[in-house]
Amino acid sequence: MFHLNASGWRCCESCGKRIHCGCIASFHMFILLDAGGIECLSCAKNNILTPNPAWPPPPHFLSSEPERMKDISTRNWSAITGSGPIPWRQAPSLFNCSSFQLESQPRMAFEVDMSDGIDRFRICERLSSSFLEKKEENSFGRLIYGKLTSGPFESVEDRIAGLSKEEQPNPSVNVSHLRSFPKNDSHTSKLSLAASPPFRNEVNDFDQASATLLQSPSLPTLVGKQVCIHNGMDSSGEAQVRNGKCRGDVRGRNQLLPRYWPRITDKELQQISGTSSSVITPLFEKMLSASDAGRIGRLVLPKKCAEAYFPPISQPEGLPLKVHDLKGKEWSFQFRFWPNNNSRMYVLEGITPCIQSMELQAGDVVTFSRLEPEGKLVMGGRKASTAPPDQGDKATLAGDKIPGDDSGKNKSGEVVTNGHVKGVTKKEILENKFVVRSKRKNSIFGLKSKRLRIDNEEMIELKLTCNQAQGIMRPPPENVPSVFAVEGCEIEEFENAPIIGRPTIPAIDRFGEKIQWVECEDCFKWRKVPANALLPSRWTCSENIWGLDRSLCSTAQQLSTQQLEDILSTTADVSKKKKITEQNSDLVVAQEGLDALANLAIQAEGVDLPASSQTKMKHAGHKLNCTCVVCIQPSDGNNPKHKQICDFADSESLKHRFSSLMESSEKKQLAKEAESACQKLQVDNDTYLNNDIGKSSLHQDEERQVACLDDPDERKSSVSPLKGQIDLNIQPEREDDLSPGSDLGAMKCLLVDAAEQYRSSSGVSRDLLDKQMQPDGIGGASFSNCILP
DNA sequence: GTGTTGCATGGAT
DNA sequence: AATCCATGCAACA
Repeated sequence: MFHLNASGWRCCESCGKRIHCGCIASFHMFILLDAGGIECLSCAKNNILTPNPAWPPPPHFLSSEPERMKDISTRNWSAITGSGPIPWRQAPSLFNCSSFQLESQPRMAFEVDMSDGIDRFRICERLSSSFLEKKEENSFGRLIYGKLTSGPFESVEDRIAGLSKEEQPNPSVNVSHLRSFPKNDSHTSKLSLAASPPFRNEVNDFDQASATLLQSPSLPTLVGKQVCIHNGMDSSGEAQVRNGKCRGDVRGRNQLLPRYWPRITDKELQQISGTSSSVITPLFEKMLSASDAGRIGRLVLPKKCAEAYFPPISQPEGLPLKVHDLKGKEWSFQFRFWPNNNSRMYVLEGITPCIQSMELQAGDVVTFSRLEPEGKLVMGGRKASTAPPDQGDKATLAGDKIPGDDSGKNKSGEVVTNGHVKGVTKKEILENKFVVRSKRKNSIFGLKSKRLRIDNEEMIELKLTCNQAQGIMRPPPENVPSVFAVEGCEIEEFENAPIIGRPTIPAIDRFGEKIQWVECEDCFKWRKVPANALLPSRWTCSENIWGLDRSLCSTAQQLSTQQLEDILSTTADVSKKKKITEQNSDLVVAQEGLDALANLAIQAEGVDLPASSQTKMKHAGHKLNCTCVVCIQPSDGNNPKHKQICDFADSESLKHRFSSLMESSEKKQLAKEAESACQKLQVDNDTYLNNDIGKSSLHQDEERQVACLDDPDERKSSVSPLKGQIDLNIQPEREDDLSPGSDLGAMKCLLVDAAEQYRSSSGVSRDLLDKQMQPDGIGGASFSNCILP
């Protein structure tokens, strides 16, 4: 009669007896009913007439009357829930979980109850025989009786919170009390247990010694061993605990990541159970990674899951594991592990056929369950696309306990399952969801894709460059391309170099200004444009913004035929030009095109060629407008780095010009770098530079290099070993070659240095060395076209 | 050249 | 900081 006047008195739902429920002193006198209210211990005993489901009866009792117990259990469940038994409910975990199988293997079982359309899981832990024996004398007196309800979600916390202040258990007492029980029982949403201190102590002992189930970080451990899970709705149940002899880190199982908690739906459960009366024990699930779903056929198992639910293996080879799918087909996998960082990595091998059979792919989920009592492993699958849209947000997540979410249903109204009622908040669930999904994302778009992305950016840049080049390249005249296809893309290959840009004829007008003559694409009239004009490959009078009076094809040509001939005749290839003019061809020779290109490039970077370089021949035998190094040198005579007879073939010049365009954007930077490099080299090579005739090839080459370094534009292409040809393949490498910050460029320079040393010591000719270094002459790493820094 | 296997790596937890 | 695990990858078949 303690607290006679205090609040917290309740009446037994069965006999009406008043029982104080607000203090620990009377805690053992009643049990809380799932549907609400309490029942005195006497009534609880009478109503159930079964052993404490939490503490399965001793083997001798169970074995002697298993069916009776089963019936009782079923009846009780049915009576409680008001729904008929369903196959897997006919053998509630209350008894089946005990299964009278006293294994040393850690187990937990989820029993599903479909009453009221709500999946109900019960986690059953098995008591070890020793533990059962230990508890035998107490088991009958400690019934746990939970009524299934379809009422709103209510957790123990909620229930406690719902009590008036006076009704609430003394926190200090309660905490210590609760802590003395297995933590995994925290999944129980509502339960009660009249427990005597010795019992609690025993449970505490158990807690110290044995496995517990998934541990709730937030929900306090509850009294007793009953574990009911399903979205916080109570069910009666028992926790069949096992002893501490189980293999593996049983406590580790408590730390299973939420992502592995089974989230099996009604449908899946029905599929798994089929028509059998087996109890389903959802074990875990895993979202298939790309690797899992790949063709390798290996499913990486979460370590703790593997150790908790699969047979123990001591050898890496592992064991064959028979697993049934939802259709009942049996598959045989190899369950094994790899040593990994002083740990193990468990895999199931040979899953590809099964995965394919289930039509699963990366992102889908495989579930593992166990059928009791036969212990059959069942593997199920869930398509990611068929998962409830809010899966993870709601109670489809095992262990989801969402404050305020009383429905236990998902959006579609489908009753969702809940494996473990734990103190998992919605935030955690969301985080979990995010983690899972983001992880998956990472697997697809993570580091690897980052690498790809960089590559793609480079590819795009390269593609643009090529496109730009394509846009300004035109077939050389009278040149029939050979067409071939590469990966479905037709490529025209010209024997001669293409024309790039609109060809022009540089000239000096009567006022002494630099100009260009350009031919209209349509009317073939020659128009005067400024020397720095950048002209597209297709240029017409209409684009003559510099001379509006000459912007129509109908207007007369500024040059008379004679004048034009005079201009053209000053070039080395007068006849050719004439021919082109006469034929009104829109194509001009490569030289012209590349000259124009050179102009474009030079003008683009704002480098004005000295007028003299365009108009004067600096040495004998040179053509007008020669763009060789000598001819573009300042006319002050300060740079005597050229032979009297220019041995730069036209093509060399063209190559240089083409190169100029291609790297025009980097030209200034490169010019700076080259200038400094050249200054250094110039000093070192003074001795060579003074030799004009009879130089060794080495000297000539080095002279070329030096000469080219004088003009950054010349630095690379002019020293290409492919005389008379434009080695387009060099271009992509140029930046690498020349960039001091480029690994490739640095490497090449080192290579060249090393090669030079080797050559000097071995006497191998430069040409031979070149061939050895780059047999195909492609790639830009050849000896002679690499610029020594 | 392709598939398999066993381990290593490193980002995520 | 320790551990997990998705994936890369070399060795091998």
